[in-house]
Amino acid sequence: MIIRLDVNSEEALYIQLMNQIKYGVANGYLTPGEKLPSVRGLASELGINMHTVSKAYNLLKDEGILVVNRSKGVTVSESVLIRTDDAYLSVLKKKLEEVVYECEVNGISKAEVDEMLAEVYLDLGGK
Amino acid sequence: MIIRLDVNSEEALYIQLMNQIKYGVANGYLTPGEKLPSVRGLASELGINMHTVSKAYNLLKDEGILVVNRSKGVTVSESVLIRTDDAYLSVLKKKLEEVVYECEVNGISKAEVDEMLAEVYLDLGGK
Amino acid sequence: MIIRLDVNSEEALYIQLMNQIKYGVANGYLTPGEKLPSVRGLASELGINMHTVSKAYNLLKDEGILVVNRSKGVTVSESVLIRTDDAYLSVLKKKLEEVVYECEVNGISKAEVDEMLAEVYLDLGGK
Amino acid sequence: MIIRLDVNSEEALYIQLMNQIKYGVANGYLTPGEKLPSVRGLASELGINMHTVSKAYNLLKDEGILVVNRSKGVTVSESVLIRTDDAYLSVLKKKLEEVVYECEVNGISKAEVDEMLAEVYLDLGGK
DNA sequence: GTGGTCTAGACCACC
DNA sequence: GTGGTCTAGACCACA
Repeated sequence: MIIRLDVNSEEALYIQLMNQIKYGVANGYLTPGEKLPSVRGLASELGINMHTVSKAYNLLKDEGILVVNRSKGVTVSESVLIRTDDAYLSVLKKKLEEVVYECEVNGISKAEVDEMLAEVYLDLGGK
Repeated sequence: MIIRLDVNSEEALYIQLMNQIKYGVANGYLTPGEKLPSVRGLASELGINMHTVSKAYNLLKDEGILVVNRSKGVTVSESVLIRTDDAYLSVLKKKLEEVVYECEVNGISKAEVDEMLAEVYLDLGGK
Repeated sequence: MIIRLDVNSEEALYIQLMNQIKYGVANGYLTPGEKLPSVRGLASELGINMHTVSKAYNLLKDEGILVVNRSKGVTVSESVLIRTDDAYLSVLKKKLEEVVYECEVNGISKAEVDEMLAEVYLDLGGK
Repeated sequence: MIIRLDVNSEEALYIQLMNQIKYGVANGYLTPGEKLPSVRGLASELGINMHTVSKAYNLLKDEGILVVNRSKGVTVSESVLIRTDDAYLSVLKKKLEEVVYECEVNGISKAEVDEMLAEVYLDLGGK
């Protein structure tokens, strides 16, 4: 899986990295159980610091997406556990709300949001 | 127009302030040419620092939404056209993408996202 | 509130720090809303690195015990939210189980555990 | 005696192994003088590295629980007396303290902790 | 070789 | 002055 970071982005490197990995998991580029590069390996490959990679890996571990083992390395969680309980759904809804709110503030209509959403799913590969 | 800031929000105060003003302009609560409170006046009204208000006003001036005039104070631009350029749209799309990734990772289907989105707009209707 | 770290302990410094702060909150040495020393201030006071303090503060933020604000500093959460839902209770029970298991493994009887527990509450100040 | 290791546990494998053996000795599943499997045999049986078993055996030897003899292999010490010294008791007490702190922070009373503890021992009775 | 922890020191955004 | 992020480089425990 190819990972590209934009050092000029306003987004923190570890956030970008987290998103890329999430994207990979969502699209099947990374499969449950698959081993990821070592913290130091990926860091040197991306030309960034070990701690930055470590931070991203650990946050994804907290989110239940990765499994981190001190001596065996980092893998995609076998059970990228499907969290569809109501509490979690409401968290996601809140995130959606934030985006919608920002669209409203800028005069972007629901139709345009729908269109963007459709594009996102299209980019995602139609699945 | 009523402005509400959340000091505990992760969002910087000046960003919140900018959004509230943009929202007011986009929805007609603030009309072109309308005079806004002075930097000091608004700051004291909101209980925040003068610099924070000033920063928001100036950034909105840069965006062409406000006009700052030494003697006349701050007014809404006569020629506001809150419309987001493509660059900004892509920022929003990226935010949408993040939410979608998270849904995918957790096995939440596009249909469910559509439903959530509809609900968000429904809730918004009650404002 | 006095904080003492043991650099020779096997326990990581940031864990020790977290526990001391938790202890402070549990015993009223730190009250809801109270401001804590700045990341750098506490670090220099304790003679440790800024990042170590930052890590402890942030983990406590994740646990809902502290509130971290980029420009206003760190405070004890106003609502050190009482989490007594069943899901959370079962987490605590699991932690208790681990301790009990270790006692069993070493031939320490329930009576002795009860005694230790009583002592802990006694040390805590009887409240 | 059946030994079960959890490779995904945060606890190091050799620690888990030590605890299982101690548990066996403390509860009579392993009797003084009884011969244990060879390092290589147990390692292959458990599917773990030989070094890991060796480390556990040697640490238990240091604790006086096992006897390692070049020609006779590894046996349970004839004079085992699994009894924890005060230093170790204070380690356990510290662990108990941590759980208690967390309960306090979350408004869980001593009575509730006592109740949980009783439940833990009840669950344990079913082993 | 794997991740975890800690230090030292830099630059940034926000107020 | 506040915390956040990133880098560079060191030592440790575990397998």
